[in-house]
Amino acid sequence: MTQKAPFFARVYRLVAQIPEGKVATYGQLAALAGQPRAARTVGWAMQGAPRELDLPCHRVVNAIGTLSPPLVFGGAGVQRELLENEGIRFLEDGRIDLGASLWDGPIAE
DNA sequence: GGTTTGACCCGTT
DNA sequence: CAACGGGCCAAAC
Repeated sequence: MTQKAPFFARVYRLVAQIPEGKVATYGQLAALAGQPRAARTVGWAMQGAPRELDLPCHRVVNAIGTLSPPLVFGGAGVQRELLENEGIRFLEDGRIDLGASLWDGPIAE
């Protein structure tokens, strides 16, 4: 496939493949993109992710299932509502139940 | 081509 | 338990 595509493009494509009711971690996306240690770069990709791509960045969470700074999504609780609306389970801690909602990864390509 | 940064991750203090 | 620091990687300046 488009292995020539820059790291960003891969991350964007992966994020775009995240189905509803599932979430992916930065480290997971980084690993799928070919750089298991590039979780930070994934976050950076999100930072520059254009809305035109319809990227469900709200489905991308950190390794423990906590959400990113709400400011990024336009307000506190916004990201959580989006996720809950898609069927994501939240724990009492305010974290996502990764055990039940973690994305299986790209089925095939 | 070196420096800075970032929506991270992990261990230690 | 909270705070701090270092490490990691890729893109932007």
